[in-house]
Amino acid sequence: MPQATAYHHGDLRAACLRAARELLEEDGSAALSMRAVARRAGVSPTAPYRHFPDREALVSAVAAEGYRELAEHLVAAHPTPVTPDELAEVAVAYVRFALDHPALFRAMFAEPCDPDNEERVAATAAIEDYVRDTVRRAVPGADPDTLWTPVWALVHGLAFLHLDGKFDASTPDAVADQVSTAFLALFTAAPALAQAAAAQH
Amino acid sequence: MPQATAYHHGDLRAACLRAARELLEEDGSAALSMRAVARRAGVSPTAPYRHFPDREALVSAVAAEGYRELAEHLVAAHPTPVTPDELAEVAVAYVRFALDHPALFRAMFAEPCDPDNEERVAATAAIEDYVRDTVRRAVPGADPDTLWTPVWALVHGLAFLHLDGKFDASTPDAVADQVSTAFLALFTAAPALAQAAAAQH
DNA sequence: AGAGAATGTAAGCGGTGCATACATGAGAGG
DNA sequence: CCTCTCATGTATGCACCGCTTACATTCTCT
Repeated sequence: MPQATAYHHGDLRAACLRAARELLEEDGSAALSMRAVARRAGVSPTAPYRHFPDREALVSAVAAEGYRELAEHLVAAHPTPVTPDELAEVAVAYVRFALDHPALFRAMFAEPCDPDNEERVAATAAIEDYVRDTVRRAVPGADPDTLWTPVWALVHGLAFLHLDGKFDASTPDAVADQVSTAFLALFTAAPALAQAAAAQH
Repeated sequence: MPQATAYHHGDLRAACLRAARELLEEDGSAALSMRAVARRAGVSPTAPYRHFPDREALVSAVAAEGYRELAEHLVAAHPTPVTPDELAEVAVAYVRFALDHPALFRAMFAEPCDPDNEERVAATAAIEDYVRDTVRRAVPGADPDTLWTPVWALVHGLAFLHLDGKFDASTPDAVADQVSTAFLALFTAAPALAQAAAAQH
């Protein structure tokens, strides 16, 4: 671990990540810029390139942090959701996270990025496991290996459609109601869906 | 309608939209730039600003076109889907559209944009109606006014997760299988979902 | 025909990502 | 303790970007 001097920063990598997070939180609509990060870290415009080969690498690193925080946020909403209502709480937490950290969420998902980035792959795999386990616990009669994808996609889609203003996201309550209703509608409509499936044959 | 001369283009607005579409199709990862659009249209760098107050306006106009094309694409996949398999075909078409026109799809959804833009609101309202009608037709026992949201969100989420490399999108067949399986899993799991809902009380 | 509005251009500001060349100083080997 | 090396910082410069302001051209309308 190098020491901090007037010339050498000490831990510029961490400082860049912190600066990037701050900038994303402060302006949820502006794109993250290397130069702004450097300014915020009190360092020359090109210094961050010593730690991140390009802008994409920095964004990926920030995104990886975001995945971990999202996972924690979901667990905090409910450690072991089982009933539809508890599942809906977690779904609301997911969308809430997207709306509370729009720029971070977009960096995590909406930015064209290198899908081979190891940090990102590992972090999303963790979310995948979480969703699968939750499905296994909450819907014992179903196959978690096929059901986890539509469940994640549903919640993820709700998040994006709110983020993009397709649904009313004016107040937290409106969002919670919307997400909860939409999520629970699947359970409510389950008998009708089963019937529709049966009618095909 | 103004005439085309050496100085005056004639219909620069349409030319800009066409150029923008071409650029988005050619490079699915690069951001759309006003100057590139101007170059492609064979016009000075600032000329497009006569027709679009800022970049956001141009992107919104292109996005609105995209919504219409997406709607046509879905209808082309199946005019009146009823059975789960037919619904799955439409879902696959939705994701296919996203993957075939990644930059356009991102412009439509992943770009922070003015939600008050009239063209966008009208275009998305059309999709909303389409999904609602489809749900009404295909799942007669359910309430279309509450079920259309999770359905759209599910398919939309699948599109984004594929677009972002969270699911395997290496071949068209892999995508079709994935989407189809995920979508049909809802019907397959419907009895288990109904049972989970019933167990809550 | 002349006036005014519409639509084009030119020039310039401050911002961006990034490559290249140079400066500094921390830590290792003698 | 002294020097050498190299990781880590800086300076400079290029090409691009969105957008503003001022100016040129031409369409349209009376």
